[in-house]
Amino acid sequence: MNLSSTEQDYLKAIFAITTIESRSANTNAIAEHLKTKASSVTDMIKKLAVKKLVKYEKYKPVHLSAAGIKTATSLIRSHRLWETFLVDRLKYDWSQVHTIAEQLEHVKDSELIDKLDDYLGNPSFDPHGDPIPTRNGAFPVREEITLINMKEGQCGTIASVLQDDESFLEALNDLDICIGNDVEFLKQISFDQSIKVIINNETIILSETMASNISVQKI
Amino acid sequence: MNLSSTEQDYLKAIFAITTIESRSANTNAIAEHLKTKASSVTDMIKKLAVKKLVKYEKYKPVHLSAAGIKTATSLIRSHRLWETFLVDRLKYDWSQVHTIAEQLEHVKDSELIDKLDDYLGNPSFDPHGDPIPTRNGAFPVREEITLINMKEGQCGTIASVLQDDESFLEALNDLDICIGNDVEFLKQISFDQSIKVIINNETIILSETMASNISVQKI
DNA sequence: AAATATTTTTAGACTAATCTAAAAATATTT
DNA sequence: AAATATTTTTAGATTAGTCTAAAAATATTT
Repeated sequence: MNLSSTEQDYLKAIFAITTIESRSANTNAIAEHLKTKASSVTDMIKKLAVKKLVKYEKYKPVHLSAAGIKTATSLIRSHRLWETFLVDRLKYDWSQVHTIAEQLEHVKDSELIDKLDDYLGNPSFDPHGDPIPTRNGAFPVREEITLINMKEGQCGTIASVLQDDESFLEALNDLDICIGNDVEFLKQISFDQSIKVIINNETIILSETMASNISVQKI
Repeated sequence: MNLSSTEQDYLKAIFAITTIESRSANTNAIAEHLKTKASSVTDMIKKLAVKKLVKYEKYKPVHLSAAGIKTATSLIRSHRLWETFLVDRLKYDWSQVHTIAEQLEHVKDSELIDKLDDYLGNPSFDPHGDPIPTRNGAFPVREEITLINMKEGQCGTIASVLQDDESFLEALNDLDICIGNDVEFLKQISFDQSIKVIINNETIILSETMASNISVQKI
């Protein structure tokens, strides 16, 4: 099916909200995710429903159809492979690559993404630590926990981030926090829910928001 | 300046017609080049004139301004670097890469193309043999002659093609003609203007159209 | 130089995606 | 369950790019 970049963006947004964030894909949630307005979302949802990419009943949250899930997954695959290329090969900083990959992921060619995958050595995780779907649409898994949910004394390594906002990624850079770093959870400070952790042998305090957006692979 | 992909395509078309093909950029010539209609061209030319990218007087052919030339050149640079990436790194056949590069060239990021250039080792010519403008906008040169214009007994190597049409590139593939092959011009057959040449130690006949679209580097 | 042909421009309409503002439906509070 | 608040949808407008058909300008032929 030939979809516009915009249609593809909507499918990705619905996938992110439902499958990744486990929320229901209301009109407003989608609008917020795509920084557009609710009325625009309603229009587009109708279009996608005609194309059988979403299941839609008026005033109800939307769901992706099997075809919709397939398309969204292959977009995520494309996005994450391009991010891997930009960081590993072109030496971009991982905080810069999201907006570029947003554009690259929409390039249409039947062979491109599989060739890129092979060229990069079929990586399982991207520079943000997120799983790259295989060409069959399967997401590689690993045992992860959100930093804020760790127990006192628990150890692990930074595995991925739950937000792609450039300011968030820069904050991590400023704190010298990278994918792969060792973490030990010390304790949560009840006053403001901030947490005390050891990362790279340095004891630091992270805000609740910060710690809610960092995913740790259990050891 | 923030230009849409469409605006960029018009600038490239005007550059190709004026500078590469040495013709004047009439409304119809541009329309034909972009497979659109004359009325659409007029509308767009007016837009580009307001943005000072072209010099335009009603009913006259358009010319690119200095800014227009700069933009067109950097698009050609982007296009040819992506083609090089697709062929050299992703192992595409050179006949397949044009339409993919058409999409990739529009990806917007201030550092991307220079990083790609460095990654590829700052190549001077793309897989079609065409010069890749440097980051300063200079076109690398070499001594070339169109195959049809060679003199009897003259020798050279296939340097580039003057058409990107997929069917043309496939025809070259079928004849086992590649960039870098040695050529010796034998004679032109006056009956139909076809030519007799030795390519890779094989004597073959090429149609006039064919030979008009192959560029040979003189030895 | 008048008649004809070609090219270019204008006028008005269409599509995809968006928006604002109002209306309708659903959800929450009292 | 009535009143209020929130969410969603509709209606109508806007913008970028395109198109067809007609009008205007330029070019060519006789």
